[in-house]
Amino acid sequence: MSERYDPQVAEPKWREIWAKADLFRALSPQEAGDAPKAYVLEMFPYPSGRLHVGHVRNYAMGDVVARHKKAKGYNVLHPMGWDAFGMPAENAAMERGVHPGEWTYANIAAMKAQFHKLGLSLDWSREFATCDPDYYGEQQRLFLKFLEKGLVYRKASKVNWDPVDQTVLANEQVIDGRGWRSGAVVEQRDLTQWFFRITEYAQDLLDKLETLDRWPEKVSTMQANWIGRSEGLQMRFEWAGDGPAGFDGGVEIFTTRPDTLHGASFIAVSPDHPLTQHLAQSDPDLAAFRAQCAQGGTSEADIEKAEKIGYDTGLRVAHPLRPGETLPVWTANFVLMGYGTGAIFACPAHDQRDFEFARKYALPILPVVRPTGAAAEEASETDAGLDWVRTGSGAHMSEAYTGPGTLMNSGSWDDLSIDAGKKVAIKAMSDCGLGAGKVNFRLRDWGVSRQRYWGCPIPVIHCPDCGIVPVPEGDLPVRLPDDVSFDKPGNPLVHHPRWKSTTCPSCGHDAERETDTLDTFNDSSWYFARFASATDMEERAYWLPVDQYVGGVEHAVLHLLYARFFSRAMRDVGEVDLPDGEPFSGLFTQGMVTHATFKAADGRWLQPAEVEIRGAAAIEKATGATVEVGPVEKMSKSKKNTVDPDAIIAAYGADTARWFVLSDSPPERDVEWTQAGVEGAARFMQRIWGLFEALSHPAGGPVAENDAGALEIRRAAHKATQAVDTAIEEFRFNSAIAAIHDWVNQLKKAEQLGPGVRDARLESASMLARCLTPFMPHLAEACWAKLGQEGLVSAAAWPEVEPALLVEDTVTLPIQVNGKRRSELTVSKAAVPTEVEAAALALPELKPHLEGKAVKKVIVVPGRIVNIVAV
RNA sequence: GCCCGCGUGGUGGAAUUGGUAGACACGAGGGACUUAAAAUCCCUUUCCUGUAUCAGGAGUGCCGGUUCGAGCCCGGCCGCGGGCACCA
Repeated sequence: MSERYDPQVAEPKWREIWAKADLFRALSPQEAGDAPKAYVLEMFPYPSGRLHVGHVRNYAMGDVVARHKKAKGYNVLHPMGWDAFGMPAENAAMERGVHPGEWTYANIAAMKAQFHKLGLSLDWSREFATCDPDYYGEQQRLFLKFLEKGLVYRKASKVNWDPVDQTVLANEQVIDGRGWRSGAVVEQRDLTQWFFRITEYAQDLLDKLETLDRWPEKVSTMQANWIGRSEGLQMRFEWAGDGPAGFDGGVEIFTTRPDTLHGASFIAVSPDHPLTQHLAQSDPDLAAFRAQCAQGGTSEADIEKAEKIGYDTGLRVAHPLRPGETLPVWTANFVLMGYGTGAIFACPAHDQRDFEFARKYALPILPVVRPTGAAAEEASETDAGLDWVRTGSGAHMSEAYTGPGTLMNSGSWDDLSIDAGKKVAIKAMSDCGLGAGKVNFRLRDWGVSRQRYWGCPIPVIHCPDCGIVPVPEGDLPVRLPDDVSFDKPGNPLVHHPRWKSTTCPSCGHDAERETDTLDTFNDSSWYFARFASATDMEERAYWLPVDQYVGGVEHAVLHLLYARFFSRAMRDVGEVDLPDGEPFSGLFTQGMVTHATFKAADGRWLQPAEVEIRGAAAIEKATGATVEVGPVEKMSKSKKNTVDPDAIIAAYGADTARWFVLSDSPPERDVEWTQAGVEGAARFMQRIWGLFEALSHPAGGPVAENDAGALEIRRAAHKATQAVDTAIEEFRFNSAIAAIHDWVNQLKKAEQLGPGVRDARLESASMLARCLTPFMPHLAEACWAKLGQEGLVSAAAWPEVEPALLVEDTVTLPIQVNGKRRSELTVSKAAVPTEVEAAALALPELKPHLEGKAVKKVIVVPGRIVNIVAV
């Protein structure tokens, strides 16, 4: 009986050997010589304190790529660090009285120990945490360069204000419009804040998406939608009569549907529009309406879901196309100040939101687009849903019509297509001087101010005389004070007795530091450049862009867009040499690891480990109480539905954990974590070990050659190597693992073939060890050593595939009759279609299916299929 | 609400991208070995019908379409998930 493989003994041993050999340190450009570079990066983790299986999956994937690239001869950079600023550290400080920095660095130490156990091929020599003063000092320097370049400015914008706690809340801290701690109804409040001019790059950020051919299509689409380029008309509606003082020009609006101008029913301006603010000063009802609109959170979902309400200002504007007609001016909460001009004209017949609003407030609805295409064809004469087309009256509409069509009720524009109508409308408005065509983006400038302690201080000083003065470069970093208190709500930097007091670098008078810190998305927007090199611009240029970036889909828009902005801004201030501004040439977005959520009766979330499933019921282990099993969701700290990989590593080893998270689901898809299957992975590990054990004890006796058996073994090994190779390159790790399963099963069977195939088995096993390395690196080392091979398999080259062993000279084709498989036929690969057709028609199994029918057509797809069409 | 995905056996999933649906694995059932257990090995395992190592039919969330041929393409629904600018 062969000895079992013990990962608890073997894994630490191999990791120590790797560390001593300094195997995973990236070579300098000079050391690397002719070897091509590969920068493999996974999104660095937030140091929550514990790894969860989502991390294991993410980093195992990156490690497969990094180890594969290394075996293929690349000079690989595969670094790791910590996205260490953020709210959880402050929450811990408030809840447990521990300093955010202390908490964070303790978490980093704990997680790093867990990381080491995974056997990842990481270059730890470049490690940093974003809360290291060294790192954030550099970030402050970048901020000042951006400021100098005009990419940074201040303006008023809205925050979620908790009136009880007197503090700003993050969107996730607003639950159903109320503060998470106080339960008070959250108000929107204006605050002057810092912004990055990301919109400066809007067009380029959009255009370059097309060049990112190794990005998932869906991510590019999401980014394109987020940037939201739209072409439309910006125009002025002039007052009918006198307008309010200071607003002489009328109301400036933006629309993407200028073709529907004849159907304009009313003007709607944002509650935050200067006009609304002005009118509210003398109209208490309007002021009350504005206050009502300011209730609830600032998130887009909150705003969109809020009931649509409006207030008639009593003002009227002239219809630009219909002399004598006037339109009322309303304030409406569905019009956002941040988009376009903060004012629209509403055409209720062809916009659902406008439609609902018009119905609610009994405003006119005039259809101006006659449906064409599918919608019109489907509608019969008796279809009441389209009565409005015949009558031309909006009174008969049950919903807005937004499909294709031609104009109606539009005077001389009648019968124009929508596109032609848009052009004519823009021309008409520019001819009369009321407006012009305009490109508008949905993308807004990036608000980077946070009223929090645990973030990168914004390095400016407010001087009563000089205004805003940058902190001189020599004084960087502006360090966070250590002696802070979280007793009071709000920003501890404001409450600190001394920290903000300073002198103006320009005039020397008393001045105050900026107390806002930077959004933590800043930290993760350039860390990849810091990994490439902290100081050496040439080395940065060598490594960048990242060749393969791996992370969760949840970052598809914000993080990736901000990083793309940063690399452009850094390029434009001379901090990085990236001509096209793109930081990640290859991107893979892995699916999330999900898990059921558990909630106790008192509302506490419970970790899976605290819950025991008994049949259909779930019981809290500690109390025996019934637990509510919630929906399967993304693993998150807040819902506590995370799984600690340490237990699995302790019981089965890191290789088993790595194998398991990669084996079943395709990497891009979500995977629901279940304990089941880990044993299977562990068993498989022993099965592999058994193969190598068996080979290490050569059987005695005479050797009878078994050429046929040996050839089959060799073919399988070379085909499997090829399959694993392409599967890794295409991010189909689960397919690679399936190929390895097949391979191992075949090698296991080959043990029965006797000593005549020993050489073939040895070759196959040596290739297997190398193909296994990216997935189960510790086991692969042990297997490699068992074979008596030189050196470390982690440093070995990928096995060479002999092309001659991959080709088959025959192929088995399915034979269909009328699309149903009735037989199969094995033919030479070189067979010409006419021969194949004749052979197929002669098959006896086909007789019953062809009887009484005439063969109309025979489709022969060489190497694929034969389909006989018979009627 | 808006944007982006996903939906295949008891379970995770495979299917050279329009060409044999269910590879590979988990689980389950049966068997071998064993005093017994563990471990290991072998077999069966989409559903229905029948004359049951065989033959026929159905089948990839639902309804319809294109095609010689659809899990894959198109249209419409249903369900689930992610993102929505202060979670990271």
